[in-house]
Amino acid sequence: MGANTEKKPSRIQLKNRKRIMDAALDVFSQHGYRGATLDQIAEAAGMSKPNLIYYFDGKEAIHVALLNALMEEWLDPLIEMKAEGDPMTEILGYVRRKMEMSHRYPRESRLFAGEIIQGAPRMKPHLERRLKPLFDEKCALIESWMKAGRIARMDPRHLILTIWAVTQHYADFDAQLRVLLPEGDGADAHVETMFRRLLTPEPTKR
Amino acid sequence: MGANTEKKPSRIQLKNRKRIMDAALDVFSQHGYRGATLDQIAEAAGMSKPNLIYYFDGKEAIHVALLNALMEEWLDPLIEMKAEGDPMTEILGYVRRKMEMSHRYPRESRLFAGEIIQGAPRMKPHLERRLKPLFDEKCALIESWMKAGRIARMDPRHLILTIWAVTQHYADFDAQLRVLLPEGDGADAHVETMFRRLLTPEPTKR
DNA sequence: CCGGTTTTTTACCATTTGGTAAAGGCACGA
DNA sequence: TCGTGCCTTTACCAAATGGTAAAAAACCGG
Repeated sequence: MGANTEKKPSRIQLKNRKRIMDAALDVFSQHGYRGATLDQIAEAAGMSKPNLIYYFDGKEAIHVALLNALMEEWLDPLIEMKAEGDPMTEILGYVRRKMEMSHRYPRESRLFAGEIIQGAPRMKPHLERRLKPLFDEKCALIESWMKAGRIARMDPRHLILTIWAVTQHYADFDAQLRVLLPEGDGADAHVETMFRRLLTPEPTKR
Repeated sequence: MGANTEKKPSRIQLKNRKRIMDAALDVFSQHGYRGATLDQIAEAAGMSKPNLIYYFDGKEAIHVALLNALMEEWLDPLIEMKAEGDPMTEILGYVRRKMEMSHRYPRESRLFAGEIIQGAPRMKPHLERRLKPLFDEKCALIESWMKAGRIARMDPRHLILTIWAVTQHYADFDAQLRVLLPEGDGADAHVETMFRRLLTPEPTKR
């Protein structure tokens, strides 16, 4: 019997599934879905290939499991941006959390990037069902802040996209960064300053 | 004899190599290096697999040829940013050219992104030899503009990286965009406005 | 239209790949 | 101690993959 039927997963199952997913994250994030092989994943996980198949129904199932886990984690920082707080603080806080995530989970970031670049074949449903509603909700929130004059006016959708663009870039293009900025960086400070300037309302003319 | 010895390439050679590279661009940009297969490329190019090998020495040779061609094209917009012009105009012109490129050559953009995400295994030399010097040169130029007070002060390296981040994002994350912005966009206008605000020097306090 | 050269096709091949079958191991309660 | 249910390994397999050999076809200047 497979391991994916809905029974209580044993301790060892949990442990091994985690081990597999961690190994798979390495391999998929580095080579993409098609470029990754079960043998690579098996070796990275320190177990035999048929053993992988014992825990997951196949290559695609592993990938899907990764994407599912990823999406939940990925939305968190945006969910945390709350209407109650000070707009500038909330948005900059979101930016900071997103940057932190890029640093802490570069593999996840690359996995996501790879999937989207390839046209999101396995993730489009997630995007539509989970990301889109959240995106719309937070756009509305930002818009209300703008209408209240508490931050500079702009298209909130493109504001969020720009935040994603910058934070993704610093995670995914690490190889390029290491060539261009051998010293390390100052990226976080730059990004925060940039968005602060961008969001500061211009003083009303008089 | 292979086709890569340095003789005059015949008309038909030029034509077929172009055909192959175009097909390979499709496939590599969608599946990454490892995920792409010669059969796919051959079919996309409308010729047999051994015929590919007749024109290129193998899978890797095709990929390398693509990356070489890409890098030249890719640097153009940045090269065009000249010291003689008005700083704001020059930088915004660069941003516009880069955005235009993202729209016109999405496959190239994705190919590049994929290669960098995978650690730039085949492109690091290019980055070091061609991109890095140009990057440093243009950073110095921007810095001189900033020191002259003609645009706002910031780390020029991160300014350029931010421009890349945003322009790449709009090309590479198209699948996500189509979910979140079903209407199309306003991306170009937003990006221009954003960088204009960012670069406008604050009025000197008095 | 001929002879040599370039290009294309056909027939293969060794390796890799995702996946299966089935036999062992292993823990653990009765 | 023995079974019983979970886990792991060994031995495979068919298809796909990158690539080759060599014959056949197309091209082209004379």
